Amino acid sequence: MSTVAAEKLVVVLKVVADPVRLRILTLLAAEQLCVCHLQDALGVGQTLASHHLRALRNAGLVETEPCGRFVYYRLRPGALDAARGALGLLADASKASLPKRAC
Amino acid sequence: MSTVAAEKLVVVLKVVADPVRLRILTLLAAEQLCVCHLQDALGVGQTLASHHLRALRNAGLVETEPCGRFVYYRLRPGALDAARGALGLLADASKASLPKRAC
DNA sequence: CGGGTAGATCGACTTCCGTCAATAGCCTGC
DNA sequence: GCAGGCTATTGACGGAAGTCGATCTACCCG
Repeated sequence: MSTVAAEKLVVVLKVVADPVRLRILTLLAAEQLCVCHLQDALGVGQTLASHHLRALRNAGLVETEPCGRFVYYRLRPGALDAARGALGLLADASKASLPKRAC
Repeated sequence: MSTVAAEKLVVVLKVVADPVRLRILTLLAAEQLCVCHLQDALGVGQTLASHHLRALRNAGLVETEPCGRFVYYRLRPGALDAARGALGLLADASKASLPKRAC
């Protein structure tokens, strides 16, 4: 894994590692929603929802589509593939029996 | 996904979302190592390596095996399965075409 | 008993999170 | 068309949490 790829992976993981943002992603996995839906479903204020959505946008995890006065959010296809692959490698390695390096 | 499971998932993701800790996990995916190896490979101080290893231990991602004066670390089997599964669901959903909820 | 390794604790520093206030864009009623 | 209301975004501030380094203790070995 190259260094730049690892840094990008850390950015993605850092953004996902938050209860509110993880919940947003879960909701967006079922249907496209606009901010008013999200702030209602999450029980948070409008500005807070917007802040979390901005973090998700900056990380490239979601994309937006303006629709009149509203803005719809949806998951960006393939944005989580690298993270899934990296965790998969580690998860598989955890089940193998590995040698110890001598001290 | 239950609430408690989501909280655990966030804890795991938060711990993984760090350059040093991710590097530790990557190294441990190849072979079991003790702290002296890690602090050498990572280029960090002994206390810092110990701090990050403690975070990994508290999250249940690694387990230890004392070996005389040294302590070997290895990945805990299955500890990342939940995280991989959750990211996999989101990654798959991102590639489907989803309906918009009306405002 | 000394030498070296791992872990714990304390404190300074930075970063992140959530709220408040202000702004910009769009739609509806008059 | 324009005023007014609603939606979404942005910037700034205070507080909480994480990060890192120095120091000290516990442990095992020769």
